[in-house]
Amino acid sequence: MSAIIPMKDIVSLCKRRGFIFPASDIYGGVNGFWDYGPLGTELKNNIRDLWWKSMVITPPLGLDGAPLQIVGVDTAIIQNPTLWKASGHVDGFSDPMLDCRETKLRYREDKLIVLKSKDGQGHALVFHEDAEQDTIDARLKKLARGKSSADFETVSLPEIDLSEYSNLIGPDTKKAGTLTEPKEFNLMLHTYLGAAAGEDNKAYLRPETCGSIFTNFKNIVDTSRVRIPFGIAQIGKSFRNEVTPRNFIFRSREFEQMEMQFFCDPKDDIKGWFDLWKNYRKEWWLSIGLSDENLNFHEHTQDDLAHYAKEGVGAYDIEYKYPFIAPGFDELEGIHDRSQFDLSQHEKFSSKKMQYQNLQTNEWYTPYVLETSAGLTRGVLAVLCEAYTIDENRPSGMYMNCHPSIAPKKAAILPLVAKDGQPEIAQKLYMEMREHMPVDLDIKQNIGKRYARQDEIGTPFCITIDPQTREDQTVTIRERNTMAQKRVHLDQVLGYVQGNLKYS
RNA sequence: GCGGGUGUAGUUCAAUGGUAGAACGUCAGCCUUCCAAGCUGAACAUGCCGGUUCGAUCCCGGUCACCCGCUCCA
Repeated sequence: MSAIIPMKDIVSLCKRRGFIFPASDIYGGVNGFWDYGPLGTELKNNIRDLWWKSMVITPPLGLDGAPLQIVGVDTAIIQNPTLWKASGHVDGFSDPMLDCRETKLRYREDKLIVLKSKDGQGHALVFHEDAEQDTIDARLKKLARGKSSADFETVSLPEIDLSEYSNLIGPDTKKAGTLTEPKEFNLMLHTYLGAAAGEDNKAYLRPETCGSIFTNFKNIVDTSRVRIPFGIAQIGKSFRNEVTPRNFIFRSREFEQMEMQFFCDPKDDIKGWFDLWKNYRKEWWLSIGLSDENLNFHEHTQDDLAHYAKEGVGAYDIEYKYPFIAPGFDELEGIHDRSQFDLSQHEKFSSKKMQYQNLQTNEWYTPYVLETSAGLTRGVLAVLCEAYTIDENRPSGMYMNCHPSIAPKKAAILPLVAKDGQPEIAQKLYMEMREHMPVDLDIKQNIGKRYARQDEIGTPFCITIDPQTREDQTVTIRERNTMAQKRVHLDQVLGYVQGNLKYS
């Protein structure tokens, strides 16, 4: 059981060693955006590449034991805005919202009704549109100064002029004038295409990478010789207007996803496929070094299922025990049943046939979709949290215990002293090794300092050239977690390190 | 979006209405030693804008960012 590391320690290590910086740091940053520094970029790329390998290059065997086909795409962040109308993102999540300053409650403007007195005197009362008559009567009795419901007319809130807001009593308060003016809540970030800004050329930055996977379904079936069941994978940036960016890179407005949409026959064993992906994806997180005790499956209840997943085999999140929520868990990846929702929607909105033909039966059908949607940037955070290890017995006081397969630097080459021909041997080894993996060559300062520096950035192996090297061509290899050393011949160093990089 | 807190060097922290310090890190030189990251030296900071004041890093206002609690998170 490892200790919970405060987020601020992780954030400051990231800054100090060049993993992650606030975006536009010199201007004071910008809420919800982060820049990846030299080591953070290596780390993120490593996680990204391993995902691609496990999903696209070497996907698992299917239910029948045959290798699955997963193909990749890399689509534009900006797509035709109709795509987001079809997906439900434009209309579903851009309703004007207003707040009550008194109760701190938030309402959708179109869900509220107003009881306005017919003589224009006194306060107007605001209710939820589905408020019970009993509730309305009770509040009128209390707040309407002798008037009865017959003295009021009902109007919807959007019809109320802003100048009248000071006269409104909110649904959950007794005071007038506590409601803020409605503001549009935009889930999606938008921009305008072309020089002139206007509603005609409004476009959206994608809120998820899967939208354009679905719109490419037909192109891929027509050109890529894939046959159902198969998957389409994509890694890329997405954007979302989070109300409150929070918890370092966990909830940010620009983030990166690793998604795969799996298309199968609706008559196929959906539950079987779903379980296959669910387990395969968890195994993958374990394979890059997250520990089982920090991972959790969370099954969505009917109430919190997304609009596309109300039916079907459900939705599971793979969750991680991030320090800011521990001992609880928060989302890392979603394994969701998207049913035939997306392809049906796109067929409706585009008037293009988004179906697939079973060549045995000549039957056309809309494929059934299962989604694995992992957060790459959330993965980086989970890996950083998992790796941060306190160790008071070493100079750095801590080390980053990240799996060698994702470590930003695989090895550091350190001549014990900067003389006696040691730097020359070190540089020769460095030139050889850097052809195969990211390695550091560090000659300055004493050896303890250099080990400490490598511990802080999670380098799994430190290779030290010492006086004995010139005698018998051996070096020491120091293992990061144990600090134990063994002597290895120079010719075998590369092989030794390579042999220890993979998941085992 | 609301409420509360915080903002001093790359990091972690001091101090002050009148010349802003330390540790670690970084860089240079020295040393040559397998990890209490040695020795000497150097560079680097009061988030931003405005107000009060002879003078503001300190007091006040605004703003931005971060943290906590709500809200939000298809």
